[in-house]
Amino acid sequence: MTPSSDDGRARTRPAVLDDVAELAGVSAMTVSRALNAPDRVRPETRARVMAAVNKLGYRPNPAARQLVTGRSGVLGVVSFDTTLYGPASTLYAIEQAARQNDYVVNIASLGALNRRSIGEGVERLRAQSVDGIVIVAPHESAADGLRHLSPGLPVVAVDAGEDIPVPVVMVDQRGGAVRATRHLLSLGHETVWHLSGPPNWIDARGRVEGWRSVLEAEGRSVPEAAAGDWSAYSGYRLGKRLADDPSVTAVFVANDQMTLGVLRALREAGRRVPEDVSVVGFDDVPEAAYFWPPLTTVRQNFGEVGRHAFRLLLDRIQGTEQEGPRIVEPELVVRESSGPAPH
Amino acid sequence: MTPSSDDGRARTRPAVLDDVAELAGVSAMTVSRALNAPDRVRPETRARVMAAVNKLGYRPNPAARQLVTGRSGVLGVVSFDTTLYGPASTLYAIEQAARQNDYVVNIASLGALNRRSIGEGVERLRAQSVDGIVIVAPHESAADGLRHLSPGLPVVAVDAGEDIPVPVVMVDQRGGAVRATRHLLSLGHETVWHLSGPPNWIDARGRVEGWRSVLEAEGRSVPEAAAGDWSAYSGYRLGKRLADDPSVTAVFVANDQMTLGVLRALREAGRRVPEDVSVVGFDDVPEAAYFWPPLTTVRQNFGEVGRHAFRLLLDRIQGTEQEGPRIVEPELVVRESSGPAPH
DNA sequence: GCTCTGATTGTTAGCGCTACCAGCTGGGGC
DNA sequence: GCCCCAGCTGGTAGCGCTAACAATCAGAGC
Repeated sequence: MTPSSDDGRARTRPAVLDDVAELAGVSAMTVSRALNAPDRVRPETRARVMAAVNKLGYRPNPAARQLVTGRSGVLGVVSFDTTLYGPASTLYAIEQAARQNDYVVNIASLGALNRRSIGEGVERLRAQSVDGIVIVAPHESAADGLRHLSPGLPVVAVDAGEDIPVPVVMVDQRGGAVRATRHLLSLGHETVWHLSGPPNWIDARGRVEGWRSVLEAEGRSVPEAAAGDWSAYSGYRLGKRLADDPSVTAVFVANDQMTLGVLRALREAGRRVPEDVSVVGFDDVPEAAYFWPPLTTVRQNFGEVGRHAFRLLLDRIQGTEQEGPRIVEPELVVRESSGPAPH
Repeated sequence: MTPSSDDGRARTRPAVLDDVAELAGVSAMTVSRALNAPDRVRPETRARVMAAVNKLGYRPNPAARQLVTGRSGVLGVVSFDTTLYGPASTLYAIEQAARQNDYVVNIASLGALNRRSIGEGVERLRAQSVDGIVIVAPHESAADGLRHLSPGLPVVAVDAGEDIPVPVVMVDQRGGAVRATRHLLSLGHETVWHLSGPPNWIDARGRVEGWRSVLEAEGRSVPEAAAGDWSAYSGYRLGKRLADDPSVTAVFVANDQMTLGVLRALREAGRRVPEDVSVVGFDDVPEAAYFWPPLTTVRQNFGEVGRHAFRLLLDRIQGTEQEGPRIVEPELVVRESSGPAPH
């Protein structure tokens, strides 16, 4: 090792362990220990090492460390469209939790959602040798994709349904939909229409099921549910159809964006909310309280989902056992878009 | 690591280069070349190597590669609150561009925004030896933070103002604000009120400047601009004050979320949009077209910003020269929330 | 005084890969 | 026929770090 003429302004190569060892007058191994297992080094020695570390601006080389330990300290998140509020919030929470546990997060967002793309996302992260992966893709293709995972890599999934070979964190979509639907029935509506998300999305399905189950249990007629694509545009398009049907007095919509479109369609048709039609959304995006009227909706706690997912993954990585899926309960937030049935 | 006898019975350690070399009957070096510089290996040899690679399911170990090449193939993105539409979209675009160039993206989202947090974000990524960093934090603290960057690591910034020691991609906030303000004046409004973003945000400042410059150039009175925090709630709160002032006929709001709050405040005060008051937002979030009324706003092309940022960073990493800041022009999207001045 | 123990530090040997240089082959030019 | 050159392949030497064991030393116990 040529000694680096370090702190002077001659900008040489970054310091390595041996440089620190030399400056501190100890062996490289002692430096390594001082950094990774401080209590196995005499305090004075440690102090000398630390001084040298600071003086040289030494940073451990993660590649070298990983090469020998086999761990990278990196988690991967495979997610569909992190532009959407839900995935973005989940990702954010995962990242925060990861940081607090000295992990960093590598992200693979998916343009399309199908078995291939999920596999590719996983492979891409795996090729970077992440220590584990969270899959945020509540889509039926995820189930397929997950079945073909190469083994040996800890993986957990968010909202991926139940017949999945990996641990999952789930929002109780069904329960949320049940609450929304019951709320509307309790206001005196004969029945509740539903605009769903894309049918191959797991969470969209759960909401349909919850909605339907309540209507059936109460012996109400079950209108046909039309499917949108989560966008405000699709809500607007489908909402126009509902607006033309005077028998519609209560609508449960699969997410808040679509609901925004529905509200506009109803307004354009001259139907007042909530006087003529009650509307309930899903998600509780931050803007929902400022819709017109302020939106009654079902709040998903994405932060909790993300934290659970991280914890579950950490358990898997560390071999700690975990017990079944973790369920996060959504919560009905009543605002002004729902009201008593007309007449 | 001892080979893990985990699940299946023949579960051995993952294949390494030597395994492939042995199976293909060549040296490790040739395998490495077949993978990294295919045209320096005879086609038949390459085919044999590839067959062995597939048979063994070999994946290069990135840590080992990085250790010797010094490159990691990982980019870092430091961003404030990736839950917001702008940062999320920018991040998404960066990630897409990175993927197409065989980079993966490591993310450090910031809870708070100050010099310390930005420095920490950068350090965290640097500790993972990313090859370069994009900073998405259009906040004055970023400027401070960037001045204290340890040198030697390629960094580019998004919307970070101009007195910054790193290359930047900027949206022409000023230009966007100018267009919005001119649009309102051209509809016959006497002057234009403004609700700004937080004053220590670079982009909020640019919008204020653009707005003010037009009013001054046209000799109009310049009302005081009140500052919000980007949230719909702050827009609502500030909007209530404006709604009480009958002389207000045109408002330019710093982003679409705040605008949503403003629209609600105006409606609650009985002021019609656009008949009594014209409103223009900023960003063009996907929902803006479904606000009530559909929002006239200034579209920022976040995708382009992200792609530019990636390209700029790649240039820096590869030592290619780059020429000054890259400017992305926002575009006025006229919908129905703006109209002729009353009377 | 001498052995034994535990605390502390050092030595050795790689982790899996690629840069660098050397060696080998066969065909063209003399 | 011999040399040279290009095209391909192989050997060697680390990159920076830590696991595993070895060595050292002071003090406790006899």
